[in-house]
Amino acid sequence: MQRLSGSESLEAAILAAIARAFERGDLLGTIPVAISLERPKNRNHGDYATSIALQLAKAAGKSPREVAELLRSDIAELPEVSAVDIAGPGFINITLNRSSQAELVRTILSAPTTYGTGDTLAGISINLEFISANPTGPLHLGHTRWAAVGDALGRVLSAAGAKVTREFYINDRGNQMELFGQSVEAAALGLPIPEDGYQGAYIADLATQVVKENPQITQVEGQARQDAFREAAYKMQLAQQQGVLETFNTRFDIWFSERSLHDAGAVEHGVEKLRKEGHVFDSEGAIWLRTTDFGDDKDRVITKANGDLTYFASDTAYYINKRERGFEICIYMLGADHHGYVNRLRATAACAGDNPDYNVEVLIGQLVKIMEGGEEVKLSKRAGTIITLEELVEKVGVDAARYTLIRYPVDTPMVMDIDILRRNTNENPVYYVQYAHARIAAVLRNVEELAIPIGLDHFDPTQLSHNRENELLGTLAEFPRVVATAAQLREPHRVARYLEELAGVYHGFYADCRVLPLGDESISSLHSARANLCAATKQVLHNGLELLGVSAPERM
RNA sequence: GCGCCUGUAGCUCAGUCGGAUAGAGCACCCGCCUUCUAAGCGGGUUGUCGCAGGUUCGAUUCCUGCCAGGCGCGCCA
Repeated sequence: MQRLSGSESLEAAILAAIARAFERGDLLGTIPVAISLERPKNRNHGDYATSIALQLAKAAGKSPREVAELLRSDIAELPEVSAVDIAGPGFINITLNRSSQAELVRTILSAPTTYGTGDTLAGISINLEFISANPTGPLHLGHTRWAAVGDALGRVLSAAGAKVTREFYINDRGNQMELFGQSVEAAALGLPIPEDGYQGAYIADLATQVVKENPQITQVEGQARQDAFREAAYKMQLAQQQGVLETFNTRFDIWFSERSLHDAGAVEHGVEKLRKEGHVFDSEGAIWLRTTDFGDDKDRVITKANGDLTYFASDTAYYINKRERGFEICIYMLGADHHGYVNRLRATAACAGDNPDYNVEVLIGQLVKIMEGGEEVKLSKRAGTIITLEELVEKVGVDAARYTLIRYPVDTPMVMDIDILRRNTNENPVYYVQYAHARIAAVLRNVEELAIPIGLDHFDPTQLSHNRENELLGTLAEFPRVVATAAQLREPHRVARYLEELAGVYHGFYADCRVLPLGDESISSLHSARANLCAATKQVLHNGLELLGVSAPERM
């Protein structure tokens, strides 16, 4: 029998027991492929509980308690199980043998950095696109949520075994780029900024810098000068975005230029492909994609009557390009203000012959409100109250900013309170988690100083029998499942919530279970066992924080 | 008007496939550091899970309608 390192093997064992009951003819209906195994809130309900008997009862024509009874002995025979109880209407409550549960420490410490990773998404090639801002200004709060969540999701998906490519699509083409170039040029020459141009103070800074680095630029004339300003400012602005994201711990594998897409003829190629699939038509002088074939509320123009390509044309070509680069799943992370694109994106995929329910995933993030001094900061370009990613980091630090943005599901509109994030208190959950890590680090430093034997050669699992130890082990065991679920549902906030729980459980353990010897007490195997348990907990906290891109400090 | 998201404790919010007494932090009250980091722990108080129906052994969870709030519905980018 496989050693139980978490709930997953227990689930497999119960499924096997169910399969045997079906073979015997004791159960009828369809054999479940998965069962829900939960950690009961009530400790009297054992370490794990399942309601599978209630679900199987009807098809079997038996009462739920009878079904539970059928499975009971098979489960009880597992070496890691110490008790199986049938409770209430037919819940099966499972209590684990404590010392075999403590073997988990061995599992964690023998493969420290891989504990938590899995293979539920193994072999799947995923393109994860997020932020994708115009290179015409600094990244602001609207991009920040995705910078944190997208990066964390990338890490979580990778941990689940997926092959993830993180991609930033640079909208370096089109009208906005022209306006940007004109604005910088105007600022440099002391001319009025064009209407609809970019007004922010950063434009003047860019202008100054462009001139400084290209002193001869003002001597150029006409369109060539405007182009030169645009290109120079573009490079600087992009580099600025890249630099900020770097300090924000958000990394991309590919910075994909929209221009390069056009230069490579990808748009024509995309249109050609869609035409072959039979969804392109001409009307009123324009070229259209019949997205209404697949649930969009109106057809979309690819090429305008004047011959220009629409933004949608680029999007479509980009999607096809991604798929041709071999990505099985294309994930788009968009702000709520772009949710109107979901249908057309899905329709585009369908027009290209793909399955919109599989090949495309669009995650919509609700907007972030920001509070400072007890008041909502209204974000307005005109009023100059845009908060940039850079400013947010200056105010609260990378860890607090990332953690706060990640710990909420993205479909929840969230409120960030700058004042709270500046406080080093419990109101700021990132510190709660980091503190647990730092606290363990301190304990382990003392362990080393006192020369308490630690490591797997000095680990006796039978020493760990305290309720707090049991609870901690049970929580550690959940980690792989949490990561797998977070990846499956594309919800990295689950990792954060789990870490908060783990930190809380550890603090409880710490309060009740002394790790170091007291006074002149001699060093025992209990001290070693607990020190190892601490090391395992520290490792899981570390792995979890790593998935969020948040630091795990040794001291605080 | 149509579409997406949200509505859970005084506040900010968790709670995938329906499960046992709906949770956490903050706030409020009471305890715990002359031995491991008190950024901590323990205890107490707090709910028409927006409203109304439906599905069933069981609904905060699924379905329908309604109410309230946010966002979006270009040959813009």
